[in-house]
Amino acid sequence: MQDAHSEPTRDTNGKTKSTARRGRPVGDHKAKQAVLLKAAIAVIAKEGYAGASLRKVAKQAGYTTGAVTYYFANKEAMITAVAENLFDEFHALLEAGREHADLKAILEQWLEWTRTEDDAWLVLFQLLAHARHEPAFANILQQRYAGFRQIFTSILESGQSQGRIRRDIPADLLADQISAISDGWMMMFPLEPERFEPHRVQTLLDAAITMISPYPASGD
Amino acid sequence: MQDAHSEPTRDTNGKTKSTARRGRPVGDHKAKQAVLLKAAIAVIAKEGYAGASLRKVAKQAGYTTGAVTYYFANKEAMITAVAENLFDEFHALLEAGREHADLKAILEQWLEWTRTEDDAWLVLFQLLAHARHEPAFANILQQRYAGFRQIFTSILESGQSQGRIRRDIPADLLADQISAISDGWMMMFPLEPERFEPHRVQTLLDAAITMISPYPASGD
Amino acid sequence: MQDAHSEPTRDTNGKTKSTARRGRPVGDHKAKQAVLLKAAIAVIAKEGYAGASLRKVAKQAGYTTGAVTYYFANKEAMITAVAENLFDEFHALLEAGREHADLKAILEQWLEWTRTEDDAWLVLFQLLAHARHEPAFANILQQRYAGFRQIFTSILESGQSQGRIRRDIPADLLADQISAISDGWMMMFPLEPERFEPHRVQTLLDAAITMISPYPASGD
Amino acid sequence: MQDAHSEPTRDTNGKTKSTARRGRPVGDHKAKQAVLLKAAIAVIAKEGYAGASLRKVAKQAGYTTGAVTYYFANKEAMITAVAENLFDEFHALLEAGREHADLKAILEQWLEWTRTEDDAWLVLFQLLAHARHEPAFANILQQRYAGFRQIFTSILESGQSQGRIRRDIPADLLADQISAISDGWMMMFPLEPERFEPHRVQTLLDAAITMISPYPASGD
DNA sequence: CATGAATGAGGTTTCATTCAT
DNA sequence: AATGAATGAAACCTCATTCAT
Repeated sequence: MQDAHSEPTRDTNGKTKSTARRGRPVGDHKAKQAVLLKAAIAVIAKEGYAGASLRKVAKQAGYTTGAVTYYFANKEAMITAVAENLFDEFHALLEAGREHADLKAILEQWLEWTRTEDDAWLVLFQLLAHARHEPAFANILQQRYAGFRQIFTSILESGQSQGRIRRDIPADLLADQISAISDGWMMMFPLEPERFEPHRVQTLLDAAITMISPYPASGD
Repeated sequence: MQDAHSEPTRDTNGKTKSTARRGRPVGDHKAKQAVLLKAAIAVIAKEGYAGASLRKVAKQAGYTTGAVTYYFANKEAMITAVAENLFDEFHALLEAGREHADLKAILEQWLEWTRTEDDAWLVLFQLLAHARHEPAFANILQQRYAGFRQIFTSILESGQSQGRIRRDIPADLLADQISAISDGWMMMFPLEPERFEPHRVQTLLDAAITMISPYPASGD
Repeated sequence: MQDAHSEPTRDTNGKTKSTARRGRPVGDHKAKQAVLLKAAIAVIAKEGYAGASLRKVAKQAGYTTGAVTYYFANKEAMITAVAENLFDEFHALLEAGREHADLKAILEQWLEWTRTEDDAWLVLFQLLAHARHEPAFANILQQRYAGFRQIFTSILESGQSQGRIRRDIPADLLADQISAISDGWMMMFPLEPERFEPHRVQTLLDAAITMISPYPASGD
Repeated sequence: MQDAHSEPTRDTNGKTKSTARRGRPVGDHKAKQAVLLKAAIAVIAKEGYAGASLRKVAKQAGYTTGAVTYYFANKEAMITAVAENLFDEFHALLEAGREHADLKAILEQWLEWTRTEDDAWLVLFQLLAHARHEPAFANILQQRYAGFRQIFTSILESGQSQGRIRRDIPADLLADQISAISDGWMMMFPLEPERFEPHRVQTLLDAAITMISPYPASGD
């Protein structure tokens, strides 16, 4: 996966300016943090949020107990970092798709992603379930989701202006519906994997697209 | 919800100062179990699954820790009982709605329910997130969900034959989409309550109905 | 196994005098107690002392929790009753053997007994290990053991006077050694059953007899 | 034995009033583990296996509950460590005695040991009683005991070749008998200490030696 | 007589966190 | 910069015991 720099908002000071390594190793911090992050994702995916302890994360990463609390002030800080990381990935996906303004392509890419990095959605869902009880985290989530829906909306709007998306429902409502459907699938996917084999997923996706498309001339 | 003393039969005299109530009590098993169930729901809603401990449930119900494990063999047994309970309520709702075969009415009733017993959905979502790690529980869930989708499907089928539901998408796929949308809303509701105020919910609902309805003659 | 009346020292009042059953069923008490005793033995044998709970005993007997504490004032009372019961059996064995004054026969019978009712020794050993921490119980044990050693001694004495037992060691010391050997075997038997298959036990027994027998004329 | 403060490195200043000692401490792992081991032995000796809780061990050592489970993964791990420790001591004793090939000396040393470190045998017996229900532990025990018997056998064999041990019974059987007698004494010692005062023990020991010695020329 | 609901202490274990090194 | 020993609270659960029915 992306290395430590997938997370752009951190570390604004100049410590890393000189690429020539002098004195004590620099930059390890971010790298190690990324390793721990990955371990955290793996642990949450396997054990669920409730079963994910800092100890297990440390072990999974091959680090010591102290290291985890050294790199993350808190358990919540770690969880938050995990969430930011995942959202960043998803955001990149969306942005890439926005250029083509093709919703179907985006959803397909998204499905592809969930298949490749299947841990991601598992974890995201776990975190979502606990956001309500970690206010700081809930905040992050709201903002991210708002951003996603906005992108969706803009894509749908351009789709409407091109006649590829039905116009009788406002774009923001459609974005909400699509977003909800995606979430709903994500929610069920880990529970009933057999209901989400590739072929059926394609069918579901087609049906969703049909639901937000204008009716063909013939109508029904 | 009710605070710790929602259970009224306790400690009516002053004797309990040093010797707590012992021996065979009056109430019947089912009733007390229901009290504990309700307490469990309240706790899970407030603290989330990960934060819901038997201790807290006991305290919430005004019982001792031992009492909880007396009525429920396990924590998992308790959780399972909670889930069954909630599913039963939802099932009743669905069955009642099936008679009218009116999807919109059903969804509205459901929204009404989530508003009245707001804990229910909160809890269900929490449980869903943990089902993956409690196989026995996951099983229950699958069966229940399958049942719900089947009812949805039959309602949609009759809607299709009456011309109130679009026919270009098979009923079972529509049922899946509706189910996913509901889940998606349920997922976001606790995180962004302001996005789900009554008026907006009505709008969302209308949009969803529109998406599964046949196009008006005029079309777009 | 013997029914409730294997235990002769209890209930000296006349409640049971009339064999004709009148009014409320009498004698059930003893019978049920015996059932519970048997269950207790089974549980201790299977789970060890530390793992033997009144609950498990109740379940094993098919009784309720309350029944156990109804028939036995205490857990310790139950344990004590179990011990008395086992000692009674062993005492009967010894007494039967005393008549023949044949130590070898006694030991063989004893081995036979341990093989038939293998739970007995397992349990006795478990109880022994805990006697030190239950003074009342330790007391019983001392008295019983003293009795056994006395019988052993008297048998050995008569053996000595008949020239079948060596005379260079006082009978009471020999009794102690034999007693210790038996205990030692009992101690190891559950741990290394393969070391105590019938044939080897016979060999061990013969060796023990040889050790307390006078030397043959030839000597070594 | 030593009371709770046998561990001297603790709390040398008054700071600990409200904030207990935290962070990386000085002592070395092995030493602290040994302290806890000793505490465990003391507790088991006093309270028996069934009554020995990790909490009590922690208190006895002056540590916290968490410390105990930090040094021993499990209760069983702790028990096992205790057993290994005791067996090691006993093994050292035996090995020391093997050089002289003098069984009587060994037994006397052993008796001396049981008198000095009286907890040792008490504990060993407690553990023995529970070995049957902890298979991993039973395994350790079997191997150790087998080793002990082998040493006994070799000593007895050399005794036989020197004419100090009777030859009409194979050495391995004699070893078994001696082993059983030791175990039998160990079993009764905590229950009837008055039967095992030094003088009588000496007498018992002499009798045992006589039983495995060749008959004097005169015979009886 | 006999039950079984309920207690509350105590068991083992896991955990996030701290901090001397 | 990193460690890992140690903490202490809290988790789940089991248990002997009591006593209204």
